[in-house]
Amino acid sequence: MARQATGAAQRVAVAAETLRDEKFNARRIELAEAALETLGELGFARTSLREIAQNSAFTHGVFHYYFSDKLDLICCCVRHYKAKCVTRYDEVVTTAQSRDELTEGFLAKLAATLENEARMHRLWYDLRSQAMFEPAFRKDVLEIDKSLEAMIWRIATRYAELGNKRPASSPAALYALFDGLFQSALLRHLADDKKAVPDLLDEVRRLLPTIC
Amino acid sequence: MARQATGAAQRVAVAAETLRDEKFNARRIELAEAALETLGELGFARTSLREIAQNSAFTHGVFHYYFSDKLDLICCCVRHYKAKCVTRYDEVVTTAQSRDELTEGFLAKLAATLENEARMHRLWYDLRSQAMFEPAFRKDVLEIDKSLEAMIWRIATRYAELGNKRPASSPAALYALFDGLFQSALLRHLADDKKAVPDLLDEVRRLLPTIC
DNA sequence: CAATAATTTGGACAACCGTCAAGACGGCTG
DNA sequence: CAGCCGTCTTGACGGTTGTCCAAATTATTG
Repeated sequence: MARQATGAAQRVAVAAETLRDEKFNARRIELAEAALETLGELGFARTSLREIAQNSAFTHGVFHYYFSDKLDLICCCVRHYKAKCVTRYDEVVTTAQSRDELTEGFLAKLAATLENEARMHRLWYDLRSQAMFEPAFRKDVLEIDKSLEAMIWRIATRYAELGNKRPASSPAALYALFDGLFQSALLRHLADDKKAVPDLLDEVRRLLPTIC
Repeated sequence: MARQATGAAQRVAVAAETLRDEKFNARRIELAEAALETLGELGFARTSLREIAQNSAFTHGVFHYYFSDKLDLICCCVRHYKAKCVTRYDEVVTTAQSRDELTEGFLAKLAATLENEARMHRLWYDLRSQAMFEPAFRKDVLEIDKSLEAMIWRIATRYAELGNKRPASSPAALYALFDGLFQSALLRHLADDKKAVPDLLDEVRRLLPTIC
């Protein structure tokens, strides 16, 4: 059959297939987004496919139609989540015209993230820990970590540039520092520590001039 | 009965009770230690009480006799785990007589920890993430975090002292930095990245002189 | 030694899990 | 319109989970 198809027919068939694939993939992302809702609420350990389905407009069967596996679903969630995060500070970086402007823009976004997207970020830390046990997560997690490191590095180099300097430490160390601070602040924030956010901001404000 | 007890009899009763309590508590720790074995292997999400029992010399019923709950068991594990960690570098700190000696001693312990106790440490990161979802964990986790911060601070102040200086950053920032670096190195190490350990050592070796 | 309490065992229980498959639905094509 | 195909629903399955409990065993006391 396929062998007898003319060039034109073949092109039509290929187009139809890619269309179908795109639709399929769009649906996967819809489902992943719904799953992220419950995952952010309960964490990886306590989240079941049925729970995800119940907290969404979908039935639990659909998830098995679009994902081969529970791990497949979670991996898709992680990958999709990545895209949202990595560009968070880019606007601030490109528009800021002075060190102060960059500092204040960065701090404002940092505080807003901690306050409004705590659930998504605790899920990220959860999944990164899971990657230490589950090899299937490692590739995606390491990749996301790399791009977060690059994100921090963009901020640091721009900050240095605005002061005609160069960052004093490596990308890895800088990311480790900010990631560690954010992680600690997030835990304190979730534990209803009112000082978590201001303490983080103070710390970062003090740190920025010393690293460049 | 108890009301009629003489002072001496009462003292005996109290002594007997505390003895029983100590025995009870010693058993709890035995069980917690056995549980840590499996928890380190599988992580929090995949570890069941039956699995814990099967990988140990105990039956699953015992765990319910000594712990009211699964969370109760895990909390006890975390608390017990704490004691092991916090003193890891203390010997190096007290015996080192020069900056170089302290640096090399610290780096050696760091490398050994990463290589030999990866399982226990990934469990720690797992549980710290769980604390973001499960309030019952938070108190213990925050407490451990504080004492780990103090541990790092002891190293830093000693390092500064040996150079007649003072640490340039806060305890929180310093702990965030080292914790972030270690966490990242651990994940890479578990993902069979041969450069994980040497990269960490290089980074720390470069960093130490800059923070004091 | 008897009897009372503490400890341990191992099975029963309901609830839940991930997975699967048979069938229903609806749109598209021939 | 009939038939097909992709999509989705629903219920069932074997297995695992945390919890509980009655009975067995061991230690402690009088």
